[in-house]
Amino acid sequence: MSPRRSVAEALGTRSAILNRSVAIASAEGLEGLTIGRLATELDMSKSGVLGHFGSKEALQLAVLDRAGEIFRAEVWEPALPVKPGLTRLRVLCEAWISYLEREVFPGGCFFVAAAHEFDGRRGAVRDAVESRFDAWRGRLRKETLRAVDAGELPEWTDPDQLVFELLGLLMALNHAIQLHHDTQAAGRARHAVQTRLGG
Amino acid sequence: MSPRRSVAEALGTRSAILNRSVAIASAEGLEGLTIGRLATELDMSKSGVLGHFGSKEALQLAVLDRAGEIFRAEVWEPALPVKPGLTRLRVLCEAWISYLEREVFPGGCFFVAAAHEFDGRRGAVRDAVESRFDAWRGRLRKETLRAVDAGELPEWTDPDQLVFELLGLLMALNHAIQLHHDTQAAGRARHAVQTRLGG
DNA sequence: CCTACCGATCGGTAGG
DNA sequence: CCTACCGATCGGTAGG
Repeated sequence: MSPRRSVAEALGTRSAILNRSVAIASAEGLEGLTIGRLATELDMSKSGVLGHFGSKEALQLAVLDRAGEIFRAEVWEPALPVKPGLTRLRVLCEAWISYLEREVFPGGCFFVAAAHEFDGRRGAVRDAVESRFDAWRGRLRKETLRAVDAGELPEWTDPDQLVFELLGLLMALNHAIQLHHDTQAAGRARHAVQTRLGG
Repeated sequence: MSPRRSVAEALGTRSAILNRSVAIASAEGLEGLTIGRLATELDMSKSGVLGHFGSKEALQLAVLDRAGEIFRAEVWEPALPVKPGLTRLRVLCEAWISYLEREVFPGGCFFVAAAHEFDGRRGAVRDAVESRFDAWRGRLRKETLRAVDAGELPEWTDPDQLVFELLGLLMALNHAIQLHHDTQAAGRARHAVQTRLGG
């Protein structure tokens, strides 16, 4: 009868809001995600939604966190049990290709989309997006260095150059799938990764 | 005294609206481009702005056309006097790198941004963006085929594969400049293009 | 977690 | 090209 919910219920509600938010923001962007639409789809009032976060910006940051958890589980964690260096680098690339191919987020890579939406702005959301890319780039770079140290890649390999090119392939794949619905692009991305990393 | 303008004046006004629109949409996106903001910045009424186009969608399509003219002048036309085949392909890539480096559009490549903004939607704007990418890809592909026919690239070259990889490099560069303000990325893009196309 | 509200802004129209 | 307006929606707040 009471509108007040227990802590557990409140956490469940918050989680439900974030799940729905990720789905909406993936398709419409983090700005197209509106409190009113969330409230309607969740059969809540706007203030009920907003109460869990305080502001739209705080909601957007929480959505980025949730999307990050999904990305981590889909792309990063499968590579953790794998031997560091070239093997792990290959698994990371394949996991990202698969993640794009399966459209884990219906709008394509959540962070590539967020980067394009916020790169021309300032604020906490933009900073959060940038730091996530820095972290991801750093991980690819670290595995590249390990691979060079282990003699799995030529010693003249420039890690930043290689990572730049790998990121380009992943962005081209994301673009080909989302804009052109190109089903051959994943094969091209795999082929290009193989040219650079062998396998 | 009259609010009615001559045909020449009306065309000038329309052109002024489009110039301002390109600047706004490059930074804020084609959806963030609003009639009200345009009217304020141009010291016009909203209906005065809208009268030139009829609807926001028609305005967005006209803005894409104007942006296309700029892209054409910056990237395509410099390559026209150049010998077809590998040489022209190199000039096209260099022109695009330079266009991104000089930030001809302050928000990065206008069409990459539009693709990300509209790839999850339907309608005339999305279709216009996709067909522009098809045209651009077709041009790169044609020059690649010419280069292969002329023996300037190995006969086993897969044109679609090469174009996919070149587009990836350009997207990685766009991303590095816009999100990370990375001043070394243009050099990496040039190096990667050179690895593929020689020079 | 709700209702009820705020000022601002959206795309667009009527009528001139 | 204008003024004056329309209904819808935005993020957010007061008060409970």
